Amino acid sequence: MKKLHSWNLSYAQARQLQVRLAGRVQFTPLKSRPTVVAGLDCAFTKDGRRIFAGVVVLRLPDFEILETSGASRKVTFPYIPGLLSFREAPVCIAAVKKLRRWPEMFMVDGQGIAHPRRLGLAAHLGLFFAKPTIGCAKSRLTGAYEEPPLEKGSFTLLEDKRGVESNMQSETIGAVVRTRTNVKPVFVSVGNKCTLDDAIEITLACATRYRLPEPTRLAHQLVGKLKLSL
DNA sequence: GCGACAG
DNA sequence: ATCTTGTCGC
Repeated sequence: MKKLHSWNLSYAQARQLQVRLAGRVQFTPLKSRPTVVAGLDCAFTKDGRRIFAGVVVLRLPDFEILETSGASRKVTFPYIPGLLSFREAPVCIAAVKKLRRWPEMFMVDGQGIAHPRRLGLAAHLGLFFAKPTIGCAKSRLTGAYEEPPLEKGSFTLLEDKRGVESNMQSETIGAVVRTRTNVKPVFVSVGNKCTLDDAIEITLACATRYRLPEPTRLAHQLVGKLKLSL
């Protein structure tokens, strides 16, 4: 686990930091299909004053749960589109630090580089973890896309349009993946140390009968319970 | 100025 | 994110 910077920043400083850190995200292909994958998600108390993070470590391809951990804190940063990591990353890091076994890969509920400044929650965490990380969000933050076919396994690319009129170009920042037939797709993007193809492949390898892939689905389930027990 | 906007 | 159970449909 790396300690890259302080979390006590102004909104302007946070945005500047994102641009700087985005340049450190690596798109190196996975050497082999990971066997130990961790899912990460957060939840809040109804009054919105406390945040919880839950981590579930799974073994692929059977999805056996190897370990789980959680952490909680007082909320110190508001929800601002584009600055989500400054609200959720600290607790996520605390929860991951409690793991006895270090996962080969992380799947986070949020965007990877499919972000205005290319540093969504999953990419930010991926730099702290210094491990392959993928962002698997339930909705779009930025980027344009065509609706993917309705069959499970199909996907389209998420692109960021840039330029003016005649000089239109687009940059691929993620993929819109159908993890279940006839169900709303998920938004997949690189978090760190993997390619978009790797991210899509792992997401589909973790897709069962639900919309959310197992790591993220189980983490969401876990953090929901943690919230009630405290 | 207006609309969009992860969790 | 959160307030919330059963129910209709593929």
